[in-house]
Formats: sequence, structure tokens, C-alpha cells
Amino acid sequence: MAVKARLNRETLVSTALDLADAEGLDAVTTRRVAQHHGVTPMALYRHFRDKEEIFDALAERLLAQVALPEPDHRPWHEQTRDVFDAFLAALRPHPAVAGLVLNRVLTSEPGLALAERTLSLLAEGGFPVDQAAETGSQALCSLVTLVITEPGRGDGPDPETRDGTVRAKRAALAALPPRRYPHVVAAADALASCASDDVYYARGTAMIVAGIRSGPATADRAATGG
Amino acid sequence: MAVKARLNRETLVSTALDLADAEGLDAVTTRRVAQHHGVTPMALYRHFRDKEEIFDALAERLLAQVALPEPDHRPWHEQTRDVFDAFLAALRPHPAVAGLVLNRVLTSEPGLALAERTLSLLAEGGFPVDQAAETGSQALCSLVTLVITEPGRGDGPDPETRDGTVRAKRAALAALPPRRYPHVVAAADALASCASDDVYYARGTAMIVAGIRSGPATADRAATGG
DNA sequence: ACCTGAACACCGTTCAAGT
DNA sequence: ACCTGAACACCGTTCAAGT
Repeated sequence: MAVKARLNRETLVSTALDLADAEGLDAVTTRRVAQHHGVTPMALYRHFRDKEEIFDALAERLLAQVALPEPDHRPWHEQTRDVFDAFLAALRPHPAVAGLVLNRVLTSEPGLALAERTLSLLAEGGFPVDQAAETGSQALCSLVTLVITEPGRGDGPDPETRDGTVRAKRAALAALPPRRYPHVVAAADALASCASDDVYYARGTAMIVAGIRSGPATADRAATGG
Repeated sequence: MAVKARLNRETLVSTALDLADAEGLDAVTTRRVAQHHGVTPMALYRHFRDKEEIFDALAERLLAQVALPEPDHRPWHEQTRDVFDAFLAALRPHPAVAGLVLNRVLTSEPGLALAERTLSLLAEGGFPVDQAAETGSQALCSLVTLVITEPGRGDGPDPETRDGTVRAKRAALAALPPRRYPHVVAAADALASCASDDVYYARGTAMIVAGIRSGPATADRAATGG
């Protein structure tokens, strides 16, 4: 702490991100960020209008890490999966911050670039504009949720605490009355933790892409109550 | 405020829920809940260990509102859709609280009942236990996210403020450079608001169910990098 | 058993002031 | 332009005490 360089937006955001990664989003307070730079809390207000704007910048930082693959000539759904993978790759290192992205994709340049690309691919897939908007938003939000709720990430980032909560959670599920919750008890392991993160994300992405590919027809049938 | 009846868990949770519905989750503070009952903040600690436990109880309250349909003899995926509809019906009236459910399905009786039913249907659909766990969790979380991010619900519940933020959001998107963001600009309406809530949720649910029905085969192909 | 009162260590944010 | 200092209105939570 007490770094002496002149204050600026980007270094402050880096500090906030470090704090969130290390101790969770609640640790990102104006006072702690300021303290880390050896500065009064009010010094931040020269660079951010309020705390919400710090959160906006955190979300933007994550979105800026999305390395969108170049468009190519493969089918739209394969390219879509690659875009989703790039999105996940940016979110996964910062699970405590990922949730901030949920409502902030459309308010920064890198988020808009991601949205534009997604909508473009869905248009290629035959979606009308309005449905592409809903479908794309839902898909991106589901990917965020995948990261937020990744099984086995208790709450804190300490691998020790994490292991403890996972074990406790699994034990709690395994101890449930098996007559009443047979499937939950049988799935206790998978519900508490996660055999392989990569498989978890691959399956999740596959499921989302498959849902998208079911496309307009299925959705319209459902929307009219069929 | 200053209701005089003796304090108990359920009325306190009701107060917390009302506060959240009216002013958002941040309005749910120990002090305000206490004040609403004409009581010292510390009076709550006889009924809840800490604030987290109030949030747990809020999530449980929502899950208790899920009216699970009776099992019948229709195909598993149709029954799954009905279970999801019941879940959505419970969440939609309380969008400010819905997010609390994300990590709390497996820690209360009504949540476990929902999980058990979901896993049971997925087992009927041919999913192996572990994959059913992941798929079911992801589906339920996606439904929660659908409610949290419903387009057109700005932040507050005031229909006036909401209309303003929707209009501002749409204007901001429509004013983007159309050469750079052609699809975003074209979809500004659908991205900012939502033509019909029911269609939005019907399509969202259809997409999730379709993703599930794509099932083990698709997922395994993706997981092994195919 | 149930609630109070005072206190502590925190918040975000304002305002006026320094350099 | 950039930062400080003091203050305000809030938080969640503890501890000891009342009845």
C-alpha cells in the first residue's frame, strides 16, 4: 500500500480489481482503495463521480479483456461458440467482479463490441433483430451466471476456506433424507463441487449454443403457448 | 411503521421483502427493518444470527412460493418447462430479491424440493447424475438471471423513473455510430426495453429447455473439444 | 425470553479549504 | 488541477444491561 505515483483512473481500477479478487467485491470500498494509494478517500472523487462509476469501470476492464476472434468463414454457430469462449476467458479470472457485467455490457466500448459481434452472428443465423437482441442478451448473461455460480467456489478465494465450505456443503447434501431427496443425495458430489472446471464450462457453453440453435421456430411455438 | 405485534421471523422477513420490492435490496438494512417494527436494531438478533441469515430467509421465502406442478405422464421436457414456469412465477414479482436465490437453492426445504424435482425430470430424460446436476443448476440459474436482467426494468420500481431510464438507454444506443455498431443500433428498442414480458420469458424458457434437450451427446462432443 | 442503550469500527459522500 | 480535513448520515455488530 501507499504507492506514491500520481493518481489516475486505470491504476485505481487495478487496485479495485485486486481488492475484489483477493477479498470479494465488498472489499472494494472508497476508503480501502484510497488507503492503498496512501491518499484520502476524497481523492478518488476527482477520478470517479461516485462508487457506481468505479463498478462501471471494473466491468469495463473485464470486457476489455475479451479477445474477440476474427470473423472467418465457418458456420455462425461455431464462431458464436468461440466468441462465448473468449467472453468466459475474460470473466473466469475475476469471479467476484463478473456479476457487475450483467447490466453493463451495453455501456462501454468493449461491451458494445462484444454485443455487436454477437448480434451480427445471430443475424447470420437467421434471427430477426428483436429476437436476436433477447437471445444474445440472455446467452451472454447465462455465461456470466456460469462464472458466478461455478460449483466449488465457496465464497472467498482462499483455497483452504473453499475446500472447507465445499466439504461442508457436500456433507449437508449427502446427509439429507434419501427417501425425500433421492436425486439430490445421489448428486451431492456434483452439486457441491465440480469434477473439472473446463468440462463444466464446455458443457455450459454447449448447452447455451444448442439453445440458441433451436432458434426462432421453437421460441415462437412456446411464445404462443403451444 | 411502528407495528406493535410481537416480533417473529416471518413478519420480519415480510418487512424485508416489502422494503426490497419498494426500494431495492440495498434498502434492506437491519436498522430500517427494525424501525418498521418500532424496535431497536438489536431486537432482530434474537431472530437472525446476522444479516446474511435475513437474506437466506428472503431467498427461502421466494422459493416457498414455487408451486410445483404434480408429476404426470407427459414427456419429461414438457414437465420440466412447467416446473421452470412455476419457478419464474415465484421470482418475477420480486426481481430485487431474485438474485439471492442464485446461491441458495440447496439450503432450504423449498429449494431442495425444486432441485429434487428438476433432477428427477433430467434423470427421466436420460442424463447421468453428474451431468444432471450441472445442467439443472445452470438452467435454474439462467432462469434467475432472466428475471434479474429483464430488459426495461431500469433499477428502481417506480414506473416513472423506469420509463426515463429505458428512454435514455434506447436513445444512447440509437445514437451510436451505425457504421461501427450496425446491429446494436438496429436492435436499440429490443435491447433497451421489452415488447412483451410474457414473450420474453416464454422465449427464454424455450431456449433453456431446448439447450437441455440437446442433452448429453452435444455436451460430450463439446467437452472433448470437437 | 425478549428487548434496550451505548458504543465501536466501519461506510459513501458533502462541503469548504488548501497548494 | 489535484488533494486534504472535518463533518454528516448512515451501516452491521459487540457487549452489558434491563424486565
